[in-house]
Amino acid sequence: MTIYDVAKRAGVSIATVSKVINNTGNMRESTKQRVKKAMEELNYHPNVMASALMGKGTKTLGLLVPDISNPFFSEIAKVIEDRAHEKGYNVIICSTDENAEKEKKNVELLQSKLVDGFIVGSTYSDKSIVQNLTEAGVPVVMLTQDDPAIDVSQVFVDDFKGGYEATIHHLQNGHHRIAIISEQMALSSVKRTEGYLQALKTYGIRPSEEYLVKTRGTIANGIKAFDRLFRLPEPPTAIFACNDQLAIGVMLGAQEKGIKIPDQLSLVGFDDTILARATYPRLTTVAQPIAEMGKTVVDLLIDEIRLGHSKKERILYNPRLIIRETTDRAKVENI
Amino acid sequence: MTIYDVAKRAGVSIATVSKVINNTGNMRESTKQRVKKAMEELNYHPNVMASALMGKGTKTLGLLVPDISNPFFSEIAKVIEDRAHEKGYNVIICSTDENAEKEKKNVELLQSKLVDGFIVGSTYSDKSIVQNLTEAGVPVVMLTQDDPAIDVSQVFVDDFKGGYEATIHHLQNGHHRIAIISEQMALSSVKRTEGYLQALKTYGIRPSEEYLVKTRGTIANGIKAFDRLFRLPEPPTAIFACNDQLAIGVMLGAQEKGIKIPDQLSLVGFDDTILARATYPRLTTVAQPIAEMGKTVVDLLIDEIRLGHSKKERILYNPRLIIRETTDRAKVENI
DNA sequence: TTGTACGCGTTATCAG
DNA sequence: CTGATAACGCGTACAA
Repeated sequence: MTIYDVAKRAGVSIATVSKVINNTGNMRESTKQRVKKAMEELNYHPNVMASALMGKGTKTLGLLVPDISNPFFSEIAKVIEDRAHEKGYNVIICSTDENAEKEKKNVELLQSKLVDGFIVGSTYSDKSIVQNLTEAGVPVVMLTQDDPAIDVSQVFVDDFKGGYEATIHHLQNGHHRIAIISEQMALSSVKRTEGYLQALKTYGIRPSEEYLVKTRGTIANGIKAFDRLFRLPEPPTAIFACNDQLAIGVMLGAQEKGIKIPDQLSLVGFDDTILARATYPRLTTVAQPIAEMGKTVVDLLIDEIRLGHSKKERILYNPRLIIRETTDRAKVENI
Repeated sequence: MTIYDVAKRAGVSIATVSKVINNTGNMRESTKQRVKKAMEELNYHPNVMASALMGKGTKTLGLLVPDISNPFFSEIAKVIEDRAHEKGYNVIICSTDENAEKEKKNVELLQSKLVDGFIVGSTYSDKSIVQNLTEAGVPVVMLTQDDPAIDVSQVFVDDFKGGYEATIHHLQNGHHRIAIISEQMALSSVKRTEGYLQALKTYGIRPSEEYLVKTRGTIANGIKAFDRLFRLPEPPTAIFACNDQLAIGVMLGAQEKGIKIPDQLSLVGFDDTILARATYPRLTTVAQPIAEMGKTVVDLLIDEIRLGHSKKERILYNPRLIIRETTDRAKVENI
């Protein structure tokens, strides 16, 4: 099933077949039809790898995410795929976890010829991956990460603001003992933590080291974080979880301990994944505009691929606090 | 950063470099060290594509799923990745949607040189994709699909039994008007429907065409299906949704209409994704052993890659009905 | 140790 | 208008 087979069947040379495929050069209509017929009969499809070898694009985008089982990433992956398909591109997803170097080097090197560009949504502390890629001239757009030090297009929400508003919401409800559970590996989480700190400051509250727990952003870790927080002599009355999974973990942990949300504990999440609407009570959370972000990041990347150079746009979206049922005016007794 | 660069820097030929990389042939220890040093200095990594071109494996697995935003698939994708990593393999995920032919042909052809094997979890009606792959000698294992007509290893749950037990559960609770919402594209859904029908039969209940809705397995479609079912002159008192997403959709739809679950409507899902534990009330659902299935499918595929041929095992897992809070002994008035 | 033909399936360039 | 053939990129493998 190569052009040789087609050529043989059509009784022409491979050059002619190639021309038919690429619609280049002129030839007798009858020849063209003969070739086309042969292609159909043999169910021939051009080998993408060989084209890639010749420097042609593969019409494929690479998407790097830290954890595909996190609904935020699987939802945005879906949006990205849909948009890419609309524009005639395929996407392959690599869930890089946080195995740092090795995995990712592998992944990206492996891809660098196979995909026309990358959407990097992973949460590296190590930025060399992106840097290597751009130096090698591979189009890259970063998603979810705001790092001014890296010279590529970026699409992200204002994490600081999101963290700030989540915390202010708790404060306005009368809470003072507000804990934060953040993702240790994520740049976005440090921004969200800064927002949290800033909000505390405007209310004149000294942050407590004990109320700041860093972990990986899974449900299991959310449960653990909750347990740790509630073994404190003075447990928090409100928690800001830096993603919805963590928040679900808190809810599950609280449920087990018989602690009522929002009566005894207020909770805000981040992302507004399907999880936030499926829980009971429904989760108050900071929404990221997943649909727009996914669409934008694809458009940006494809532009860059076509243009041949990066526009280095940094597109900042506004997070939006969605108040549902896990937060309520507090009935705080002490102070 | 090719072997040529390394060779130049080390002052040897590329042949020597190649030998060092592959640990073949003999050479002076000092030469070997010189080459190794050069490789490190240049941060050289063998180009996987070139090796692939030469017929070497890429230590990469391809995973095809119909919809990555479905937690069942994103959760199993995660398990598959973890297991693959343990064994030194990477995995790239393609969410093929149901765009049938075009997309998938593209995807798989694109991969056929790039990955050492495939895990196919998609829900084709068109089995030619898998067939082509196996004919081309590419290792393939099917996940989630039981199709005796296809001659490859398969890992799946007993969908018939799952559907049967879900329905029996409803029947035992006194329900007679039981609807089913199935995924139109999924082979597994037809099995589950058969189980549903069989259960009805053992209770001597004639299935009603109106209670059988087929749709795509998303939350949005779950809501729609619910709406349709509840506009019926005689709405069902129980629903079996063929996946958790559909079930969530039903819950959301019911909530909107003010219909109480389980008081006014009993609900069983399928998959036991995180969704089932996060909702309120928590979802009664038929669990698939996601962790084992993911692990098994990877082991099977890697075996096949190493062996060079398929063992054509068909591994059947038992589904397990997990009774939570969306089903309750019915308070059915009529009949 | 080294030189170098070879492999993959195209595309592209010239002759004919 | 069509065909022969040289790239393309990067290793592998075998003869020298």
